Amino acid sequence: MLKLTKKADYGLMALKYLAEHPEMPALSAKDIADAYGIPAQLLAKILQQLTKSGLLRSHAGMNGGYALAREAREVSAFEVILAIDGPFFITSCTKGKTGCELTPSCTIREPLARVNDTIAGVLKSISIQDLAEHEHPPGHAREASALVELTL
Amino acid sequence: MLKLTKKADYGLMALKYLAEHPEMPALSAKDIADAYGIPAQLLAKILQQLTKSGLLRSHAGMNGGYALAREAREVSAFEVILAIDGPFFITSCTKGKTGCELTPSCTIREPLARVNDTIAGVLKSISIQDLAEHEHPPGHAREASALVELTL
DNA sequence: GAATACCCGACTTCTTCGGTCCGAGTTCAG
DNA sequence: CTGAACTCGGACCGAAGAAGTCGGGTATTC
Repeated sequence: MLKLTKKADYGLMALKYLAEHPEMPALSAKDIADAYGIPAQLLAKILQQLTKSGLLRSHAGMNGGYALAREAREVSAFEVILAIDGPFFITSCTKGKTGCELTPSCTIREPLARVNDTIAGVLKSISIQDLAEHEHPPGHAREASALVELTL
Repeated sequence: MLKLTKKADYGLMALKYLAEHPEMPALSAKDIADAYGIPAQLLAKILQQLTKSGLLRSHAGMNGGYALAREAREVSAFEVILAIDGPFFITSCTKGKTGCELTPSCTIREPLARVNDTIAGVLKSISIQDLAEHEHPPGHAREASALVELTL
């Protein structure tokens, strides 16, 4: 449970890849898919979603492809996941238009909503660039540490 | 995405309900199911899992039912979710026995594993009792705040 | 021994994720 | 201008997992 979809995974990988190759004006879906061994067609769809969400810029035609619309530093993992999987909520019914159909039940929700916010905060604090700079052989932990507060 | 299953929801609700009624020596699955309007049979199965995991104690026969095996304060939301949905991981492949099958790809995983730990930490910091004490009309936020650190 | 309640595995249904296919529009090179 | 290379975007499908149901078995109390 509590896992993000492969699409989101792929999306993050793709953005990371783009961040690692800033010299390229554009990379095609196939390039990225091949680099990671993921189905090209699927990646294509994901990249399309990211484009529609404004995280990527696409360029059709030969030597076309995708490029980051913003600096890698300015794109958070949260945005990516949001663009691909839509708004996420820990709980099944969290304030959907219908609220919780279960009787006066959902007293659970309120505390969990805080947890939800916390997670969102963590994901917002992580940028694509952070993912790309994975070159820290376990030992000297990088200090981009983020402090997150949770108030029940 | 990133949502927990209804089973986990139900489990948390049930434990919360038990925590709110410490005077009762035992509550049947049906009692709890009726209180929240959730399918009794399903809840029963969930409670059984929780019993097997040692979070609840069951007692058969008339006036039997379930009771918390530990103090509500001593049971974390993390344990409940773990007991019901099994170990969760943000990423699809996080260190499964096979590791990540994708080429040398999973560079994403390492940073996300940290996120995973952070979330786990947050959930561990929340007890069933915290859920039961939901009586804080928005205004005077309770200060059971937990500080969680995330180091990329 | 009957009523109540837990125990537990099998089964059905339903949703959604992961993945594929294909047609259409766009851009660039020759 | 024509065609190759590429993106765009919707339709489609199979598999997996979640949600919920059913039925038989066992323990406990009255």
